[in-house]
Amino acid sequence: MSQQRHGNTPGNADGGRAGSVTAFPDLPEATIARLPEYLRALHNLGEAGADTVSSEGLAAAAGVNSAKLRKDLSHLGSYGTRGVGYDVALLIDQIEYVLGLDQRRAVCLVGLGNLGHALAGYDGFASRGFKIVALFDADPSKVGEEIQGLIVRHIEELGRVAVEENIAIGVIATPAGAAQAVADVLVDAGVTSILNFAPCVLSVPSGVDVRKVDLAIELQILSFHEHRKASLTALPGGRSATAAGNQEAVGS
Amino acid sequence: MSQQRHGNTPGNADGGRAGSVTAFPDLPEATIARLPEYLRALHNLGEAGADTVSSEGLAAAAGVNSAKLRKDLSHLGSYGTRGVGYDVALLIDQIEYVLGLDQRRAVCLVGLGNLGHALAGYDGFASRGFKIVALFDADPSKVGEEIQGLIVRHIEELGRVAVEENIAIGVIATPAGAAQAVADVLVDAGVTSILNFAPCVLSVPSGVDVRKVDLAIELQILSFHEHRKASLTALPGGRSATAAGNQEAVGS
DNA sequence: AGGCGCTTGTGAAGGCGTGCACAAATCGCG
DNA sequence: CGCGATTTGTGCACGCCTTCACAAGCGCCT
Ligand SMILES: NC(=O)c1ccc[n+]([C@@H]2O[C@H](COP(=O)([O-])OP(=O)(O)OC[C@H]3O[C@@H](n4cnc5c(N)ncnc54)[C@H](O)[C@@H]3O)[C@@H](O)[C@H]2O)c1
Ligand SMILES: NC(=O)c1ccc[n+]([C@@H]2O[C@H](COP(=O)([O-])OP(=O)(O)OC[C@H]3O[C@@H](n4cnc5c(N)ncnc54)[C@H](O)[C@@H]3O)[C@@H](O)[C@H]2O)c1
Repeated sequence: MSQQRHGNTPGNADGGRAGSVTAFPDLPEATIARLPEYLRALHNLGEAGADTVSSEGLAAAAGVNSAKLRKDLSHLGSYGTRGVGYDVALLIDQIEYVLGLDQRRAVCLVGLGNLGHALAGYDGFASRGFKIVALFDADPSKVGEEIQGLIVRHIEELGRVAVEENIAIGVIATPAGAAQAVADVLVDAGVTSILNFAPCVLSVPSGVDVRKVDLAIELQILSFHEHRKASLTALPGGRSATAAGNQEAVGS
Repeated sequence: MSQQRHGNTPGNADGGRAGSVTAFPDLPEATIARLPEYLRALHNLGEAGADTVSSEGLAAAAGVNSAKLRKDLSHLGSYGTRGVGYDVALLIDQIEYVLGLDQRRAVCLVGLGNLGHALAGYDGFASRGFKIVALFDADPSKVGEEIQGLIVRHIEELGRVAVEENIAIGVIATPAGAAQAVADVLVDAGVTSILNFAPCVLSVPSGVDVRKVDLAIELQILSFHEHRKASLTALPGGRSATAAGNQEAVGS
């Protein structure tokens, strides 16, 4: 059983960083993960009427350290003006280009149960560069149902439709037991990026990227911190003055 | 990562005791994030009838490197037997204890729209140590609705109910514009852990942990890799080999 | 009892990411 | 036209995390 993890740094001794031949300077993975956050903050600022923004201001809006933000952006090139800041519109274009959002990507969703319905009805995709073009399920009673203007198709059609619609990203919202099988179907159909909501590890060939979202893991991490905090507050002193309310305000 | 860092240990040099009186050795953040994955894998193995498991086997099931797994577990203490492996049941108990899952934690959910309904109906919470004890919304037309045996209450009741039910974790599934206000209400009610699904940065006092789940960010990260992969296959040769060809930056 | 194979636990090395601190660059104004 | 205020871009040091490699420990078989 070789479960391949996405991304590079698989083993190590192998061919090494395959990503170095791209048209981009290799961006650190940590930077890539923050770019979408900067982009969202920039859109907010733009809608608020800002033409330019300083690294300090943008960092605050994105919830990061300003030095980190500057270093992240410097990896994309020099799009700031010293003494002034960054041009909001220009930076938006640049980040969208790097993230490949200038071309609206086609997404398919597999598994239209509880979660799948919510995702299908989510308007946050379209506004962020994605378009759900197909829905699939294995349950005959679900096939044919219309959701948000799309008809649920049987998963057997996935191979054909994926090619027709040029689907690059697949979202899995099936039970864990079916997730690997669905992933295999997606990979066979040529899908090279998968977002997995099922709580399980997927095994995919190298070259296919998998990202996982697991609610229970998030809650358990919070639980750990609760546990730790509880063991701390066992000390005297009790709660400090928190009844007053929030003190922090989002700057600018 | 989220904007809020919990890490204290301002100085460093914890030559042993340090000021923290907690019952735990300080676990690295990265380790904590992986423990839930190990736990899930262990439950699967246990249900499959395994009594013990080697680091190699568990690592494969959890999708990580075996050395990393051993180091992670070594932080909890020595619960393995050399030449044999780890006792599945014992390790489950141990991890659950560390994560604070032995006490079922009360969770409340705010915002019962599209996503909130799916979350409320999700049975993966109960099976992983959590119990949704209350639902809140601000929309009068939603208040009173029964979902999975719970009645949706008005958010103004949150303060009272949170204390009554001893709620430690709040989940925000409202639009981004309302998220900060909801977070403030949760904090005032004594909730010290928040899971935020709204695409925005939350500002909370120190001592409160926030974790964020943002679908669009996940998709955008995948999009970047798609973009990168596409620019690779655009090159002549096509093969994955990193033949000749040096990197070249996009002209600016 | 002793040897042998297997697995854990860990020391050490290297890579990655973060944040400080500051020089370089640009604008606005007198 | 030059000067000061401001902000970017980055060299550098430090700490965290990952990974390798191996000695120590354990059980089983002869
Ligand atoms: N509901 C939530 O809030 C939530 C939250 C976090 C994670 N999840 C995870 O998301 C997944 C889906 O959750 P859910 O609550 O929507 O479950 P669900 O049972 O309501 O829906 C699952 C859907 O997948 C379909 N399906 C099953 N096998 C399939 C296959 N082989 N091919 C195609 N479709 C198939 C089913 O017909 C059903 O429509 C689960 O893995 C769950 O653990 C759900
Ligand atoms: N639907 C999805 O699949 C999805 C996916 C990812 C992220 N999100 C995010 O999750 C959030 C909710 O998404 P949704 O699709 O469920 O939206 P929605 O509009 O369907 O539901 C929002 C709910 O929050 C309630 N609400 C609004 N203001 C409130 C307040 N101040 N206090 C309490 N309740 C309040 C509304 O009455 C409504 O019921 C959004 O921020 C969205 O961006 C949704």
